[in-house]
Amino acid sequence: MKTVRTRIAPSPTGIAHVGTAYIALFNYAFAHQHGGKFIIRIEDTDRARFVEGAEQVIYDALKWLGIPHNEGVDVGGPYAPYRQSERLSIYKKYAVELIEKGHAYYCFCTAEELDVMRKEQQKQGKVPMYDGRCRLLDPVVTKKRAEGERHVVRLHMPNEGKTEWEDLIRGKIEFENVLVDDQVLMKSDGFPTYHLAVVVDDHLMEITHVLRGEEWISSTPKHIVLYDMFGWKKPVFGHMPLLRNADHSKLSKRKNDVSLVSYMQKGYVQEALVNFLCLLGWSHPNNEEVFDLQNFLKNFAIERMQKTGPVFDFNKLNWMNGVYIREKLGTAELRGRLEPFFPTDFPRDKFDAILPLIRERLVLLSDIESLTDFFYRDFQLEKSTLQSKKVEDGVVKEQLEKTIESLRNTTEWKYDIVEAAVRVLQEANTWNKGQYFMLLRVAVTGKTATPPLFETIEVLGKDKTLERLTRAQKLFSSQK
RNA sequence: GGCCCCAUCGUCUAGUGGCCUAGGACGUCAGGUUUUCAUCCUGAAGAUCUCCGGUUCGAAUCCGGAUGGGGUCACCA
Repeated sequence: MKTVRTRIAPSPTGIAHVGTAYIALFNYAFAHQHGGKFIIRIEDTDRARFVEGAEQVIYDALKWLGIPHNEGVDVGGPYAPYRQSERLSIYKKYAVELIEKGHAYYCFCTAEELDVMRKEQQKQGKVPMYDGRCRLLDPVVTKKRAEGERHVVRLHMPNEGKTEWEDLIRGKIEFENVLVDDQVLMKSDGFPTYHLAVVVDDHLMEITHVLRGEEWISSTPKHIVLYDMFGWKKPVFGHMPLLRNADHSKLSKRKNDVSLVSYMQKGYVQEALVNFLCLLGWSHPNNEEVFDLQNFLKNFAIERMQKTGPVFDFNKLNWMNGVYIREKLGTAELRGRLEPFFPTDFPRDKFDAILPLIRERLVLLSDIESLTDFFYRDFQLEKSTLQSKKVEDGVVKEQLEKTIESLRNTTEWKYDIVEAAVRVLQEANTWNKGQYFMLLRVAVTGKTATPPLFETIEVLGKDKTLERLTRAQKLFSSQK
């Protein structure tokens, strides 16, 4: 039995896409489950879309997510190089082999010619497809021409018969060969297209299972035909469902945030994101919703893979993130995750006191600032935000004055002592509890939604609390 | 449009012929706890299992068709 080897083949054309992480996760799980290897191969054959640095971002993102690979440009491996731009001579050799066997041919059509051809086909209501005009050229002549003339190499697709395969996820899929285009295999710049490179590399790197997105189904016949032309053993193909936007179209950056870096920057916990991804198209056999990567690895079975493309639901992701923040991460770990999100003026020495007050309120790690800023930052206070429809300004003024006086006399600054003092006042004066407490809350924090009032006051400290209450009180002392 | 894939609550899904008058989770709504928000607890609404035929004693589950959605039709991956 051959060692199972899976791979992802991202192209460094910009951002590290959440879809890449999704496919990587399942490739990793599949390999892991079979005691195999998971490889990352960089498909950088498109010079026009190449983005400097994009490759590193992909490694960093997968590392952040905790999805490790056994072989790749960064970690090396026995099948190097793992970057297609460094394998050009290999593709060229195989392209020549194909031409010599009559399975591929030189094509000298220009972009303009092809454009005219396609427009004509469309006008006639036909499917745009290469008409094979260069296929008719004399091979001896074309070989000569190819030495000096700009050209591509095209696959000579059989024009009869069917190509079929047993898809690991979808079962039998078949295509009529006549409907499959004579795909360009080598571009005029000497780089291979994906279709040639993927087949050559998957074979050379002994990939046994190709788990990729559903978008590749229609080009799979080309790949299979190539394997047969080379006389190579085919890997097992499995086409994963495609992640979708809310409108069910393929997940795109136009309609959604798809950048892993941006998830990191927004304050998503990597374990939560991975957990959420696991649940798209796959379900835990024990009906578990919240589980870690190890649990997933142990319970993963491709048979439980669903065929329908799942909508990427941010509501559920956010919920999941909250679960990890409040229940799954240890305190020390959480602090580490929060660290990058601390504003520069955040009082680190007060962290242990503040965290319990806001932990269950954090949805994103980045919420830390808006949830805690009043502890260490002063704010504008308007008189109107302290007023109440139910209570006269004079009463509000009295409430603040008496509270200040009472709290000034406290000997120990503990939340329960502050609370006792405030409650005594409230009861003695029969003030409306909701109004009175809200008044203090806003005066002290500037917000109507905050952690529990007295704990907040304790952490804030006596001086700061009295200062803010006094400031509020002054708003009611002046005439206007 | 051709070809291909798919089809259970708004969303993620359980379900592989009878245990389904379809279960769970997110979201939503209501109530409880409570000084606010959040957490937590309880409950509710929400799917004629896309539709129509067929097979069967019996179908969400099997078959066929229709419809709908998606993908793909580049010298991009």
